[in-house]
Amino acid sequence: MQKILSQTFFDRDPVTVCRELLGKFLVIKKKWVMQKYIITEVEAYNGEEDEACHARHGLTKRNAPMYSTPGCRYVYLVYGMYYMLNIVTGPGNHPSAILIRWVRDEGFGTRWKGLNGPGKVTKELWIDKQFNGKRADEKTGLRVEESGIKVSKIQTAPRIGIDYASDKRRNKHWRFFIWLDSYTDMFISRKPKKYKI
DNA sequence: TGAGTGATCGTA
DNA sequence: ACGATCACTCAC
Repeated sequence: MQKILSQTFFDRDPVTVCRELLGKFLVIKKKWVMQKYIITEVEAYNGEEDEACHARHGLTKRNAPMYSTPGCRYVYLVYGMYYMLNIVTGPGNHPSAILIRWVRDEGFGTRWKGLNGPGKVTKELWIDKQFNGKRADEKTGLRVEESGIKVSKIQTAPRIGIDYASDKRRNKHWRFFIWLDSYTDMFISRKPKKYKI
């Protein structure tokens, strides 16, 4: 059974959507195969009033997707090298998005693959600017699906890489993540050794 | 801990 | 038109 999450799902504030996005499938077509990944870490960027958000100076060419339809992709290049994958949220045209910071490879046994990082996600998924502003569709195959995975222990922490924002915004726990136990395949609160907070 | 990398944005 | 900056990663 596959249920693709609709625009309605994303048409809410990003903090709410973050919590529900954990444990869902991120699905993308690689070559001729549909690859599934479990979303394990995300961050919320919430409106012009959020000094950490790209929308903090209003509408620009780069952040335009954030002002468009919830559910579409916001992909940009950072440090000249790494693409960041975001999913636009709401409510309505309120400029907000969720950064996909880490995923787990569903078809890769029970082993963790290296360290975390959003630049590695886009490299693994072959995401680049061609996805920017696009909605989930059959052509690219990039979409989010219901997984049936029950997530009970969601961890939170301050967002990463936003030192330019004020203390008030920096300290907000708008990073959400889950860990998966290597042996039981259950989402747990204990952190693997390699995981850096 | 610091170099690499280039598009983007604010300022002018 | 220019220069600083950047939602990062990897090697040292």
